[in-house]
Amino acid sequence: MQTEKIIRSDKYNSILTAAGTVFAKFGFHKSTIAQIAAEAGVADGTIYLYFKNKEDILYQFLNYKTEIVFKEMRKAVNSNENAEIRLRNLIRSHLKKFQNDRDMAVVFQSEVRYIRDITPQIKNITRMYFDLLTEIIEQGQIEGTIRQDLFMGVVKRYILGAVEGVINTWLTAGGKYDLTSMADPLVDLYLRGIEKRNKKQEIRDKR
Amino acid sequence: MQTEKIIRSDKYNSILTAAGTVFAKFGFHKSTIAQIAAEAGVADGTIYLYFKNKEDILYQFLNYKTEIVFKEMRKAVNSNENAEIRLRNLIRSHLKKFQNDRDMAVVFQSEVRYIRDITPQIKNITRMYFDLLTEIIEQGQIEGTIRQDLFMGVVKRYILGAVEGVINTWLTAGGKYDLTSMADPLVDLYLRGIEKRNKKQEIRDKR
DNA sequence: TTATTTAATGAATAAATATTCATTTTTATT
DNA sequence: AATAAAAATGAATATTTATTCATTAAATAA
Repeated sequence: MQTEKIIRSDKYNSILTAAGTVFAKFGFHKSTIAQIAAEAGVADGTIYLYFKNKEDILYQFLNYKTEIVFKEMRKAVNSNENAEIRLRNLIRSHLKKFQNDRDMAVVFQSEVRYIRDITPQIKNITRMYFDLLTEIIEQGQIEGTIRQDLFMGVVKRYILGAVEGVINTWLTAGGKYDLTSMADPLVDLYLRGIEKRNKKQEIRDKR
Repeated sequence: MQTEKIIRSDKYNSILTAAGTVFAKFGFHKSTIAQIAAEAGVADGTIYLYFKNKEDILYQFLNYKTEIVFKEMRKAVNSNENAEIRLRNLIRSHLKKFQNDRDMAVVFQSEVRYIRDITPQIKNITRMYFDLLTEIIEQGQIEGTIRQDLFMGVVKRYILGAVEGVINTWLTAGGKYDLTSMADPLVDLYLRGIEKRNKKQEIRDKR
């Protein structure tokens, strides 16, 4: 529609940011173009110079944010560390990114699930995440630190579902506490579960 | 608005059921009163004899289903069994209920997160679930089968988040496989995590 | 400076659909 | 069977808001 140059203009970005704020506050369907325009400090019509329609704004917002988040996660995971450390890095960077961009967090948690005509790009959010997890878990299995008898499909959902759950609670609570600090207790649960282990095992764990 | 008798009439129920089907198919916002009326086999205006407005339909739908699901879950949890068995029963009944009512499952997963003006009743869904979990986990800690060093807030989100994740994947996959069969692998993850344990521990587990 | 192109504006339009209500149909009562 | 009350209908209305586009302003080139 527009050239690269225009797409990256100031106005484009301020509309996207404004949209994030408005969507987070009222939800996509109750947000109006007029609100977004006001928040961005432009006229209603201006929005249509940069976006095809209202849905396109949401779509581009999600795309833009997804890219940023995944670049960060990839970086967190790409290292020569063992599986456990890489998993910790992944979860920590996930929580950190969401903590630092609450509008994004709200929009992700409340709109992504809702989108019906899931565009391939958006659908990939989950797939990319699962790929990272597959990589880490298989590494752990080779290293001998992760169980072999796992239903991979369930495990991946178990991990992502739980992070999302923790983010959700944080949002519901108004983002008052430090979300990042939940990373280690959470990974601890992924690894060890909630079951109490015998003495010998516990001693080994301390090392 | 209406009396007890009318509320439980056939038409009330068929509108609710129809609404569930339509909401599941198109999502709340893209569903129209006309569609719901057609699905229920009544005139548009009739709907307003039973419901205040469109939102009220969704609200009453969720309320009605919540009540059913929780009654079932309570039943599943109320027993003199140990914590592990009660947890298994809870998760199994959760998955079973969602598997047997896909419209409800879709509406829950995609609309509940979305509702902004969360009515107290709806907000209670999570709270009630958390209460069940608290009960079970504390029992396990007393029995000595569940770790003492747990962040209860994180644990509860971890458990609920993961079940929701599993349900989600099942929905996305079109509900093809048996959801209930995921219960035990999932509880197994809650309890033991994904970490490989030493020989002695594994032998003990087999018993 | 003047002319030309590009960007921005915001009032007017168009479309969608939730809701109302005068009328009709059904059910219950005498 | 006649009358009254309750329930249901669906066409008309009212409202909301996304989108358009004729007009104006700003930026760039001649």
